[in-house]
Amino acid sequence: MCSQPGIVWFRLDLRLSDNAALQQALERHSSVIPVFIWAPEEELPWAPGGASRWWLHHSAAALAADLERRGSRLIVRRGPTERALAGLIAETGATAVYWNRRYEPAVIARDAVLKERFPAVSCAGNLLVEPWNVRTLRVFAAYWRAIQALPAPAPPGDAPARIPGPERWPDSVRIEELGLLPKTDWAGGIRESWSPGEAGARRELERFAGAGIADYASGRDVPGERGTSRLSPHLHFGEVSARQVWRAAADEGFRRELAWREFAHHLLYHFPETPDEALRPEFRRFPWRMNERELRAWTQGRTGYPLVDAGMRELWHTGWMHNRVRMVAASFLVKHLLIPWQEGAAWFWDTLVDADLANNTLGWQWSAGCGADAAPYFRIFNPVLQAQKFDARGVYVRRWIPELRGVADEWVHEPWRAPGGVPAGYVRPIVEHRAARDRALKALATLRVPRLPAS
DNA sequence: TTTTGAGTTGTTCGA
DNA sequence: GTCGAACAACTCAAA
Repeated sequence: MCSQPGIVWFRLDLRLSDNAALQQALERHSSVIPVFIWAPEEELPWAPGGASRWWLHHSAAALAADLERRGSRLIVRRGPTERALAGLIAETGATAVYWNRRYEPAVIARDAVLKERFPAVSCAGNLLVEPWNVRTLRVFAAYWRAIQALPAPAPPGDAPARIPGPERWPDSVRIEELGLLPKTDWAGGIRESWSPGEAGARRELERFAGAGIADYASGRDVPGERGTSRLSPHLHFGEVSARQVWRAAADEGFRRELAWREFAHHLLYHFPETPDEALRPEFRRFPWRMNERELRAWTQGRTGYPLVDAGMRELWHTGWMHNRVRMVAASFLVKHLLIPWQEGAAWFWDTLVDADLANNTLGWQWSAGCGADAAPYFRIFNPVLQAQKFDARGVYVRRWIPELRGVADEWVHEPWRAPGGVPAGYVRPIVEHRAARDRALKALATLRVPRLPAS
């Protein structure tokens, strides 16, 4: 046991329970200094977006309060991280820095430098499986088989009852001073929808593991109902650990979804260029068709396709979109509009409270068909068919598009065919499905490598 | 080492 | 209305 303090640097692990870095520091040091450092410039080009910053503000505040209940504090500093940590070490005599690993390329590079500079202990706290413990795979089914052959995740650890601090605490800036909250308050809808912090995460997990999970298989695809776990932002910020979720939600289908999160991190680690570039090289010459006006129609939920527009409005209002709708909205942008998937990824990055580089990259590349788990080229979602299948009564689209509330079920997903026409305030489709589908198939056909005739 | 076949959150067409 | 086939190409597992 070291009598000098250890620093626990909180990043995307804003919890006290099942926190490997915190546990290790407590085992080795008689006192611990919890630290949060705001250094977005070190994560470029993927610094936290607007919705993420809102969440981070509240989650850090919740963590600070949780620490204070255990006799500790959260010391908040601005970056650069190297300077912040060097200062804290000089001020406190700390002999080591503990953190839980992250897997984004810019963060890996930054952390590698810090590891050279300071006595550092990096822990496995955010994933069930470290990416290098499975050989590089590009197909989910193979990955899923591979990780199922591994030992089951260890049981999660409890939160420490007390966290001893140093005799004299170093200075801290107030979280408010970091400027994470928007200047004009656009976050009202997000505030009503979410409770950032470890306690909020636990409530959501208990709700889901208690009652929700029984209907997961049938309910997860119905955007009008609360059939999904809604754990994504809590998992992203590490307010709940993957092991805790795995343990509490013992449903094969749901665990498969957790495995998708693992797979996304596996891919990001092994193919670090994929946030910006297609994994499949042939897609780098795909005939994209950038169009600012249509991109804006998509972001504003004014494409004329109710399911797409409802999803985009749900995203803008609550910082989140149902998974089924994400697939349809993403497919619409890249296949119907032929707008580069990176544009969609950037919009999601800024607006999602669960914006996660690994998941966002996998999702967009999967939708565009240029990534892992080769989406067949012919998988072009029909936004009307998807809506009729998964929102048969129009509950979801009417919730987010009030203009459609007077339209009968029969036409609610294709209001341009309604007897009265498109209702006032709503828009006609910006592209016609059949024509857009044919155009996308033609564009995809340009990627085909002509077979050389056998000679 | 080479070959074969399954898999891949969908849509459309025609019987 | 319902159902099966067809729609490439590629990765990966198993033979």
